[in-house]
Amino acid sequence: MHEKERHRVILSAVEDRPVVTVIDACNLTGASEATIRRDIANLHIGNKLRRVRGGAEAIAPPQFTGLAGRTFAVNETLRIKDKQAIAQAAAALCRDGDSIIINGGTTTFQMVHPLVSRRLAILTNSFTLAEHLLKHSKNTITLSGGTIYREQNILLSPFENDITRNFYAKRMFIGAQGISPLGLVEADPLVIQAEQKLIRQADELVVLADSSKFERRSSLIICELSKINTIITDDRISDTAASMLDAADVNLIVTRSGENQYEGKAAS
Amino acid sequence: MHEKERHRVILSAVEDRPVVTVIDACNLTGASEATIRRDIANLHIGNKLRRVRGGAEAIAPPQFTGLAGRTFAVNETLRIKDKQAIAQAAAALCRDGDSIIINGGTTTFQMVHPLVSRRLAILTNSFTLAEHLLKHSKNTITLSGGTIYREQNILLSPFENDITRNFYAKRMFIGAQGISPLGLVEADPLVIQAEQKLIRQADELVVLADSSKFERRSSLIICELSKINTIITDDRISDTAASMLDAADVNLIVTRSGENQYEGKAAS
DNA sequence: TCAATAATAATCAATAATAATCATATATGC
DNA sequence: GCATATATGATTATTATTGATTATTATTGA
Repeated sequence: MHEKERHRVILSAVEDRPVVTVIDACNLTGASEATIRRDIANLHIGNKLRRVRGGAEAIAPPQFTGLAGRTFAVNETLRIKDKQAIAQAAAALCRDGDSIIINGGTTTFQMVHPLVSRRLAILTNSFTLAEHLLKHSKNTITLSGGTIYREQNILLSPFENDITRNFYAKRMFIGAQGISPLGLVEADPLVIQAEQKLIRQADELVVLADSSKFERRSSLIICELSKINTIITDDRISDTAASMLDAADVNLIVTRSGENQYEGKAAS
Repeated sequence: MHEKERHRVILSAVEDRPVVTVIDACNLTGASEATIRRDIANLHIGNKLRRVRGGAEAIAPPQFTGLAGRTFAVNETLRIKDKQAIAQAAAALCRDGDSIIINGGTTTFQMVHPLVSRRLAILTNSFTLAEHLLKHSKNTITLSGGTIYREQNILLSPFENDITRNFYAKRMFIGAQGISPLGLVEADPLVIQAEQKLIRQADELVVLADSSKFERRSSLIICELSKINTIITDDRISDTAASMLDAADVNLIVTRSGENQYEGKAAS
């Protein structure tokens, strides 16, 4: 087995298990201990894994992937004030006692803060969102069943007959990778599947999308613009984007931008 | 067990209860006191936990450590050593790669600690258990869908067609309120419904029940004794209870009781 | 306060893991 | 093809970790 092959085997094992011992890797690759040690040392230098006595472990321990204490990517944090304002406007649409669906995502996650003081029946596919509201609010939380995908932070079931089929909501709140004339677009097919299942279960579809989303293009269409009832965005939405929504008969709610924004800084 | 694995197990235990004694950690990991002390000292330096006389405690304030605000009743802590030993024996039945079902409950929850260093496909109806394993392990977690019942700490769906119907497991692990000649009994009808749905999906049914459960009587029967493949209990199980299980052709696994137990003290 | 007890620290031998060394095998360039 | 460079595996030496033992230090309860 070649060096690169061994490296791939070792890295794969490291993703899979808490720790991979030198002996484990020997068995997996058929190489000697000396070789595995050299491999691990090299991968360690290349920051592909962490070398520990006895073997190696993944560089990002599982406790940091995904949950409440999750790290937001830099481009996410830059837009956080916008997202908060948008999420707040979204939460303001709900009245205590309403049944709503919240699709997992960084923008929709911001809804948790206004929602902690509310009393709604909430269906979500986001483990993180459920966790947060369960701990900090008295909302009734229903989770769609399925396997927890750590990276996307959603629960996904490959089956049609799940709990979501029996939940009817007044509104569904969803984020998006982008909004194009063709509709709501998303990059991850896994996420799309989960979203489409939920969309059917709500009367109204409310999209939370900061103005940058109108420039983004992703390949996979979740649904047409005409299916969207309302889009909530910030006040830097372009006129062309606004008229596109107007043409598709989408109700538009515009929030005031927060101060100290990325775009504002770039313009100054 | 390697150093990193021990660290995981210790950190997992520290989040579960107010303090983890050195002896607890020894039982959980199989390491000596000296090693556990060194581990705790290292984790303390690394700010992963706080070292206290007798063991270690979580660094985070109690409102965040409590898994969904789990409160420890007195009778829970008294039996915890038994539960740990039983849960450990249960986890020892599994091999990496197995598909298992874990029904929510205080005894089955103790399985999380030995499971953090494993890699299984786990279906559960316990939000707390899923949360813990998601944070501390690399197991694949599937949650049954449904509304989260805070008190019972389980997800419950009133519908038949949910994700659980599509999950097949080698074994299902379940606790119980009590075990009588009529079968496994439970007090809460809500819980029964959730359990019965899961029981159908596994080849083998393994019951985790400390010896006090053989004296408890509850009104609602979950399933007959004959449906149970294995019961894991502690060594204070009475002869009558043992022969009852023997008559029902139930495989019995008896764990050694921990020292300084409630019953032992009462008897002296 | 003082003994009894439990917990920790210190020490050391046994063990396990790693590093260093070297011989051999494999690939690469000329 | 040959020489050189590189990678590998076996061997030995070194170092780190572990658990048992003993000594010391806290804690508890009379």
